[in-house]
Amino acid sequence: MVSTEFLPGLASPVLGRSVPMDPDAAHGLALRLKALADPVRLKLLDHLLVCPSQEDCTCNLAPLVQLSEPTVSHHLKKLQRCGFLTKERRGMSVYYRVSPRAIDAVAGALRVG
Amino acid sequence: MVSTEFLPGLASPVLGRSVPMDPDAAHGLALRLKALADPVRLKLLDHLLVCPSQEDCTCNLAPLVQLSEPTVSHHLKKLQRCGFLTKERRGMSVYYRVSPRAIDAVAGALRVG
DNA sequence: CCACCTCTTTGACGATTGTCAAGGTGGTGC
DNA sequence: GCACCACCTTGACAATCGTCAAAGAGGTGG
Repeated sequence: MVSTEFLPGLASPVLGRSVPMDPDAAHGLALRLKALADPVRLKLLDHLLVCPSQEDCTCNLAPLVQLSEPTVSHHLKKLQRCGFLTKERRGMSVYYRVSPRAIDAVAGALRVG
Repeated sequence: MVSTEFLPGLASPVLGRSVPMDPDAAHGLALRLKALADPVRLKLLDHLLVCPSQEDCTCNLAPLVQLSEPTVSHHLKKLQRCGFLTKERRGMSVYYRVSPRAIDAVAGALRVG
């Protein structure tokens, strides 16, 4: 893990754009793709996107993916650091919510057809 | 690595589609994302997309990313196994070429906005 | 205050990954 | 045949990753 800070925004589309991709763009896109490249994290994102309230807390997410809470917390943090999730504390619970634009930015960077 | 065979095709869009994503879809998409989630492999794909002939061989790609030929061969194999690259032997050289549709399929699976 | 609940951090562990050196395969040309 | 070139495979290594148990941090309610 490079840093605990959020990653900088994804600088416009990058793959196959006539000008060779610069190393920082490759590194940044790779970090984001790595954050998405895990079945558990995909399942968590998918659940948060399809569930009625569009948000959920760790104690509900852990049984959903059948993993311990610390492990789920770790996955959520990874997604959050890339801007794919936001979190909000309300009372005792912490509610996570997807940031669709951050995910679409990655999808857009891959679009090449 | 699960298998030396090609992965099956990506079964239509998967993320945030009102029906919860099934485990196989999550696993399959994660494998493809993992194959893309490396700066070297992104650089290789980008080069093959922007270079005039749209194809190149290992001996040209290795110096491009400043890695040994075996290492580049390993990366190319990983991309090939997910259908992102095709290879074709002509004479002594092996020419690699991008399959844009395979990459777009992943981009489409991520599109969620 | 204390008991309790939710969540995160830390430390450890095995599994996976990216890399290279060494050796093997396949094709070219003398 | 042999020498050579491009490429791939194998085996090893350090680094990273996913996981959990244990302990800490933050908030609720008696």
